[in-house]
Amino acid sequence: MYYVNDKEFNCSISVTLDIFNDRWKLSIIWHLLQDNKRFKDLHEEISEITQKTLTVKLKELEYKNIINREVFPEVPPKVVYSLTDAGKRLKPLLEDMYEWGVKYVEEFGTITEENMCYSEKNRRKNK
Amino acid sequence: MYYVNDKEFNCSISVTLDIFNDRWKLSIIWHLLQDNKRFKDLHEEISEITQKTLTVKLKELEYKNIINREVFPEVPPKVVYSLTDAGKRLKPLLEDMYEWGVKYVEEFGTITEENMCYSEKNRRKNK
DNA sequence: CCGTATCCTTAGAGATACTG
DNA sequence: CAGTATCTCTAAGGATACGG
Repeated sequence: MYYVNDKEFNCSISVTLDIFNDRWKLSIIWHLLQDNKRFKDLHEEISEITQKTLTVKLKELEYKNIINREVFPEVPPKVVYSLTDAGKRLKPLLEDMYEWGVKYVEEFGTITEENMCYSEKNRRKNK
Repeated sequence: MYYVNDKEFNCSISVTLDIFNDRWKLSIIWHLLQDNKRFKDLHEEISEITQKTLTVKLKELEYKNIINREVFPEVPPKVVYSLTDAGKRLKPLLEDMYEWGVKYVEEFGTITEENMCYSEKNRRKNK
């Protein structure tokens, strides 16, 4: 049995699945892997998320030691989010997710080049 | 832009995240990676899931071409679920999740050997 | 054994307005 | 800029009973 933050798990993978069982957290990590980001930047890049939900998810990730939150005492305020070591260790996992998605679309989807996100275009160029 | 099952995505990873953004699907895949399973077996092994939710999630996975459903015309009925090629390609991803969980628990959790799930005990032995 | 059919509860998430 | 504070709503999931 594993105990993490007062929760019980009987398998290591359950720990991971429990942390990332919502719609947003892995998406946030994906963007932070690219670079440290301000709240505003994340909000723009993950455009479908609301400000409130982003706030909640960032707090959860901070509480679980996956991201750092650094406040700069300026006016207007500046807050920068970055990955902890545990967060950085998610990189291979997310790259697997990316690669799996590429193959899945090849097999079951269709592609048009327009409106592709920035990082996606870069990835396709580097192939 | 990618189109899969009438949905739009601007990045390959969004496709993956969208499919697995619930609490159960990856857990089901994890168990099917070990072996093909009957409905009853999955229900026992993923003990916290309700019968209804398991039914729904299996249907979704079948619709998305990630698992196969094979019905044996017997009485009582027998239905066996297995992974498609797309499903099997999730193996490295899930093993990354497992490994990430191991490290995460080492860093932030505590462990007791009791009540560990079967596959977990095997994995620890083979180390 | 392998599901459906209902009914119900709740957390996640949206919309909008407001503050240090 | 980076959040709170409410208020509302929906859909995922739970509980239970029934059916081929």
